[in-house]
Amino acid sequence: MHDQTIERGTTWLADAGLRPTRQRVALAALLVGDGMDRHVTAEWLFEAATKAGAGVSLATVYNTLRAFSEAGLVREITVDGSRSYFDTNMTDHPHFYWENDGKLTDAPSEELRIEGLPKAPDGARISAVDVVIRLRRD
Amino acid sequence: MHDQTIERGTTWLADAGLRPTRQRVALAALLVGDGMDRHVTAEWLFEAATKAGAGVSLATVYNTLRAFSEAGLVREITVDGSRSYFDTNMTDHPHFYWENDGKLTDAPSEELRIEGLPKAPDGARISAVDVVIRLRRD
DNA sequence: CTCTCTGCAAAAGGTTTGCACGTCC
DNA sequence: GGACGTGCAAACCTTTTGCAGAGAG
Repeated sequence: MHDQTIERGTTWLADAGLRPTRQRVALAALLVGDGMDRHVTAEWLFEAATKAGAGVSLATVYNTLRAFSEAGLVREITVDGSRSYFDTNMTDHPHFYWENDGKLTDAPSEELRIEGLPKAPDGARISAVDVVIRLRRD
Repeated sequence: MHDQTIERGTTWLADAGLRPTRQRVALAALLVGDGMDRHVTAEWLFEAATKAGAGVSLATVYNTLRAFSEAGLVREITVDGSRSYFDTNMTDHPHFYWENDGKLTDAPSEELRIEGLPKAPDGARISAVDVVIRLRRD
């Protein structure tokens, strides 16, 4: 793994006030090391970390993803009940969900606008608006 | 349970070509018997059925909800990874998800329009567009 | 040195499944 | 009669947790 890759992950952690442990640095590097947006499941990240030789347990991947999520570094996205996806792109943006193979990708739409969004009922505030476009291949 | 309630459920089943077994009729009556839209979890429906004296096992509730879902009678909605909701309103419409208490309701918005929706990539078609407005109470 | 993080294994929670029996047409 | 539906319990899968030891500041 390149130094720059690791450094980017370290900076990312520091910005959120998270202690840069070996495991977190490794996972962060896998997530944002190349500067691209990524949609991962805990299982995928665990396998990637294992392949990369970072000794990280599955429980730690889960704990770490939750920590990242609470620190505002990733956003958790639920599309199919059985698995959670974590997105490194924190902006509100729509997703494609490929029902056939259970993959989640960004929908290429900078122009998507939602008109007539209901306002939050009294005493509540909108914390996010999730838009998932479900795709089916024949 | 009123006759009309049961009849509405029976018709609903017949329209989808599902065999009207005792259990299915009971569950259908609970779901659409009063003609209102409903958002239920398997657990909720199981308890309702039990309270109503319909001897239905939890596994059957799951199997039945899946059958209804595949027959196009209800739509499965996933908002939080741990539970699935089933909505008797099959039209594409936005939902409020109350993060504090894990409830799902219809968002009161007939005017919601999505502008600039990306078209489906080649070889795929859009099967649904899910819009979930997440609400947080203080 | 202290507080937080990690790893393991075990538990939890929701959902599915295998199989024998019952029921609908 | 034959295919399909049901019930139970066990299996399954993802995620969380308890606790002891390791590491960061």
